[in-house]
Amino acid sequence: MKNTQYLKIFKALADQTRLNIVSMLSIGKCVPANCLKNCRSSQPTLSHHMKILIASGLIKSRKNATWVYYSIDQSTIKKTMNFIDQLTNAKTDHGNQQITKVCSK
Amino acid sequence: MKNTQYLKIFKALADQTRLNIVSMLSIGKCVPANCLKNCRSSQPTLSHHMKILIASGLIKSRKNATWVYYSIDQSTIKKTMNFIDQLTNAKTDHGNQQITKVCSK
DNA sequence: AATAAATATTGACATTTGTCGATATTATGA
DNA sequence: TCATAATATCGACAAATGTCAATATTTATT
Repeated sequence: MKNTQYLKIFKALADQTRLNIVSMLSIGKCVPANCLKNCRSSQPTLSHHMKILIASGLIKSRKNATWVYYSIDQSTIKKTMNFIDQLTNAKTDHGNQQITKVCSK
Repeated sequence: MKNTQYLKIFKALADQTRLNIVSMLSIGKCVPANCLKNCRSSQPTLSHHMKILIASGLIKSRKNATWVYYSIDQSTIKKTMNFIDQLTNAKTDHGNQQITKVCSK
């Protein structure tokens, strides 16, 4: 997975409303009756957020009649975890080397 | 760790420049001589990004003389991974329950 | 075909965010 | 103490983003 895709994923998670949506999807609480009530967003806004989440690959959609069903894409979640994990592993490999100075012009 | 802190973390990672900085910190390539050259940002911009990364808890700073040394905070990385991991675990626990409909007003 | 329901798209707007130049602050060394 | 180097802060600005009302699209039902 390319670096730009991980950027999309983090951007997708960098919004309180979308974080709520993903969280609700993960525990199955975003059922039809209370989804909008929980999200406290208008229908167009919610649709917009779903589009971003799908473009990131974090969630999948399935259409049935006039309804769209969403679910978390586990493979993307795992890839994202591995990506973050590298930041930890790399550190231990380099000991003190990772310490860095920010220098001016 | 509170939900708002994870939002800060994802916001911190939702920028290409900051993602580069974290990546450089992880492999120890952000050494004094080439840090700014790699970042391709002005000194005030870099300082601004560092402030955001520190506020998120992803990196720590240590001051020595006029220099500031940065390093990745492994505990935050691990907590973030666990947070994301919950999104996977929760799904398997609920079977098909997590499937969700987005309903209009 | 006509209506109704769920979702998507468009256009507009306000807020947030990334960026830089100029300047301030902090700490070192002559 | 004065000059210098590293970093931080300020003010301004453009671009990106979240939001909604209005409208369009899609699909099922009568």
